[in-house]
Amino acid sequence: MIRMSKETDYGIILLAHFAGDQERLTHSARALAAETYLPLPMVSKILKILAREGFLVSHRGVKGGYSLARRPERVPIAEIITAMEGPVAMTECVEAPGECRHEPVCQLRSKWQKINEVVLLALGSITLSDLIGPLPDQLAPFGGKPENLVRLQ
Amino acid sequence: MIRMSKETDYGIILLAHFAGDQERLTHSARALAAETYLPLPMVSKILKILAREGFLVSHRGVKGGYSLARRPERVPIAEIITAMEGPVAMTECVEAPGECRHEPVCQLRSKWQKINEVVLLALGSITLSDLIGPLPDQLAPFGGKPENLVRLQ
DNA sequence: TGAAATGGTACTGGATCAGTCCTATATCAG
DNA sequence: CTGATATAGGACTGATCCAGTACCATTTCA
Repeated sequence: MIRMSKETDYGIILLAHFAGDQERLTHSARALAAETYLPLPMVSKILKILAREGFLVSHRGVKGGYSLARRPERVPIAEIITAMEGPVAMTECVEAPGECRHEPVCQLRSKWQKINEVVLLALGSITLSDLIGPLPDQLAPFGGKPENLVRLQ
Repeated sequence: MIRMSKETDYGIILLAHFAGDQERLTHSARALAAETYLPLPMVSKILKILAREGFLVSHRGVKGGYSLARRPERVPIAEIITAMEGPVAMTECVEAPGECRHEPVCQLRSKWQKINEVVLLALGSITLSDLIGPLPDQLAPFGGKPENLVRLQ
């Protein structure tokens, strides 16, 4: 189904929560779990990953917690996805060239790489700050002109 | 990793093979397996699905086999992916609205739907005919201008 | 009538995933 | 100094999903 893992899903929800409430200096795992209605152990686990990957800064101790490491406009969601579940790669040959035993006969690898770039561009152009705020219909892909999306030479 | 299943991967390889050799009227599962170096039982299984989903026309009997139901230019790969593994939906709430118990508090659903549209547009603009032929570097996304990809209003 | 093809479905071993739990370490308050 | 509260980093588990196989029925043609 071309779907992200729950971990990534929750991770983006959490980061969006950070972006949407930048008044507080730090958010603890417990508070975040309560505010997002996500299970605490999962929230805790995911925050550790996000800190290790450089999206959050952690502060230990009684008054500790996490805070955003960068301004939301500087965090493309493609980067979050890549950090949480490895490179975005629709096929095995895109992520690990040479491992697919059909590669010598299969002529599709270069094509998949291009397709992958398109998907990555799409995800790379959306940042955390695009995910907050009450406005729906915020993103207008290509000015609604799908024929401009990919140009064949 | 945002990856398609092997079934879908193989399915597209097989369809591309059909598109690349339209001289023969029908291709049998056995011949296709030999030519693509894919395991016969899998090829057989996948061809059945592709026929059921309307991409191939099947012909039973001794001289039977499969043939393309449409011209390759008319088969967007997004459609193949959707047919083989369900709707392209990065999150659960996009595919099945109402099932996620966080939906009432989560403000991200409309955003994910837009993001999903962008990905679908990218995949929808590439057809089977783009996958054949010896030319690499065939696709040029957005004329190489990523900033034109998504416009925020 | 038999060979060769598709149609449909059931089954299985393995991998992956969501989620939990435990222990160590750091920080602050009293 | 000590206890409470936080993160850090693992190990662990039950459930689900996936790739691949196997089996039998049906159709077609020589």
